[in-house]
Amino acid sequence: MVSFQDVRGNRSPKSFFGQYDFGDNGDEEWDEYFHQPEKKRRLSVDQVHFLEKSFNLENKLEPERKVQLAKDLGLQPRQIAIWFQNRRARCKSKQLEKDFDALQDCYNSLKAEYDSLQDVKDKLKAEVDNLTEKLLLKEKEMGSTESCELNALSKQHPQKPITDLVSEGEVAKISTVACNQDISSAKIDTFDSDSPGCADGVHASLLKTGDSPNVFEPEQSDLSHDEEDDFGKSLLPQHIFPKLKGIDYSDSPANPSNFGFPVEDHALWCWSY
DNA sequence: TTGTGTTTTATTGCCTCC
DNA sequence: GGAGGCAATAAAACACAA
Repeated sequence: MVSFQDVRGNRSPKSFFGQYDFGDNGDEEWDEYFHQPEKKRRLSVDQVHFLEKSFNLENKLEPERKVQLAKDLGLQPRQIAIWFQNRRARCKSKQLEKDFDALQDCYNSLKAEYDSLQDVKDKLKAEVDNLTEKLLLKEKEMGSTESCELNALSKQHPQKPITDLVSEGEVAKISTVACNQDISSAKIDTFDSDSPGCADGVHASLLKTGDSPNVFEPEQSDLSHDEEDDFGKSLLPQHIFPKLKGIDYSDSPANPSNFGFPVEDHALWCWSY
């Protein structure tokens, strides 16, 4: 156990209250000081040091220890108990502050990461829109027979993926009359990036058709597969890309534009204290 | 000197445990 | 039911700028 002698040396008990000046007739003032009714008295620096040492050893106070401390410091056991109680409260609030700071740091870094991903998402979306627009323009210019046939076919068999239709050789059977139909409305629906089927819909399928010199050939696309990868990487901050690659979308709605974060998750950024 | 904000000591009321 | 702990709060003591 800590002995108050260690802290105060061989000073007189009056030195507990070293911050007070008791003047020449110290004894009287000392007496008066101790018998002030209802007056709060601050503990001396030495007393506080001693109590701090004791608190650091054990922040709970058994009755025997309380009495011993009271004797050593010349205080009431009740004062010792109160001091420990208040000290525990201070300790707790400091700890709360620390925890708060740690959580805030965590929040800030997550927020930064989220913002960065949002930025990447916006850039990718802009690129998709841009490419879609180019595609539609070229399509209109060339009026490709194949694309018209595929378009007509997909309207006749909306339940079948176009790749299936192509592989079944049904394209040849289609009347070219269908080409006169308005293609733009179907295409716009098809390429609407907000629609759930955006990622695996006709756009991707058409890119696979391949052997005719039409606008869907990969060579004429602005993005080859490799380029797509590089494009994605170049947009992503270095520290984020490995994480992004590891994201499992299996549990999230088929909306890659959110990178696996449900939209409601932004509520995470709204913790209140 | 004084007004104001912060820290420290002490009280009160409620809760839990034995 | 009493002892002790805790949260909330009061109030004295203290620090400090204007």
